Amino acid sequence: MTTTASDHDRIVQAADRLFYRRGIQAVGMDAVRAESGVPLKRLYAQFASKDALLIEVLHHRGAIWDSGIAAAAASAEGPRAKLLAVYDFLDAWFRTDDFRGCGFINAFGELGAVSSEVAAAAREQKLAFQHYVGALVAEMGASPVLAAQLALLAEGAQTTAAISGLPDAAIHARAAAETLIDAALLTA
Amino acid sequence: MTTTASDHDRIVQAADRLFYRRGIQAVGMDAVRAESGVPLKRLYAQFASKDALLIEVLHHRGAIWDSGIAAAAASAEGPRAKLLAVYDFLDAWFRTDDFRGCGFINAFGELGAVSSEVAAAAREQKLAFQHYVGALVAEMGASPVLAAQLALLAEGAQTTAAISGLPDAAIHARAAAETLIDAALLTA
DNA sequence: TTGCGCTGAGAACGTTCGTTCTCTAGTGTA
DNA sequence: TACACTAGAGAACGAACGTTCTCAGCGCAA
Repeated sequence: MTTTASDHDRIVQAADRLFYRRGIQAVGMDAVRAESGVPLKRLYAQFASKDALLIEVLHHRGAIWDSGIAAAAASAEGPRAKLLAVYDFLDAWFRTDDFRGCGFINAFGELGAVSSEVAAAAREQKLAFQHYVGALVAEMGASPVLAAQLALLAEGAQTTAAISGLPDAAIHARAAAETLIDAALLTA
Repeated sequence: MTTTASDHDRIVQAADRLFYRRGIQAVGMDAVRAESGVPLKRLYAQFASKDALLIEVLHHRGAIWDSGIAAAAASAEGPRAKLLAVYDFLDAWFRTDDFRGCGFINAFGELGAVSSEVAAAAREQKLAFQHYVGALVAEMGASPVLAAQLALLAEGAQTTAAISGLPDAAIHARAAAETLIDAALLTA
């Protein structure tokens, strides 16, 4: 049985695709209407403004990211493997055709200075990721400093893959992560 | 024609300040006029368009970055110390009041999808940095993979310091860099 | 002084875009 | 058939902005 997607969901998904592909300010509400197939009147019945839609899109994108990370971790045994699975997840993502960097980093660069809500959404997403890494590092009995370092590698890989066009960034990040983990466990 | 050269510089510097602080599309040409003190007519005599000004601004910003890195390296002895000086440079930068992340990452996030020139300027800057790190790593006799890893740490520190608001990212990156360098030199 | 060219301040123009409004075609009902 | 109602397509509106144009004022040569 096929449940037709709600206006709300179709709008969010269409806006997410467009914002990610072209940037936020480059996408007009009319393009969102065309991509979602939802007329402007119903669109504005769901979202008070483009800004409100954007915040919802960012939360949606955060949920997608979280579930992707969780799925990657599910096929790994133990905290060390789950940590390394993050970089495998990044590697697969970087090699997708429409990869254009981290949507939160991009949104922050575009609107972080002008919209405190956008800045907050990006910050929350990044802090949640750092917390996730921190929990696995703690489970390994290593220092929280290692967690910060592993998160740096993941963030750096995302910008490098996007801007420099080097998808191998994930592989390099993974190798560096292994080195750092091993070093941290030795001194623990 | 010293007056026109002065116009040129004042415009670029004013635009750089504004673009970095508020984002590019959030800054109108009238704001550039007000900040630079150069009337619109002379402004458009120097730059054919806002896009042309932006590209010049990005090159200017790249030169500033390069000279900052060079100055940090100048007070260090040997490739290892010069590499670590990068993170000290980042640390000082992150703690400045008006720090808002890497201008190239921000510009790429805002306009990279829509302007191939912006994307190219950001890519060139990032590749130049990777080349700089690669030269020092080669001087140490270590693998190019280490260079990629050290660059990832620097990129990750910039986004983390900006978005998460954690200036300690530079310190963590530096410590991770030391670990990675030592490990690479051991196996070399 | 008078006329001429240049300059700057800002008005004007054309476009884009977020948001709202209008009008028409269609539906269901008695 | 007549009527009320709804919803969608797109026009309309107002604001912002990149870019160009106007015009008053000034310096200056003769």
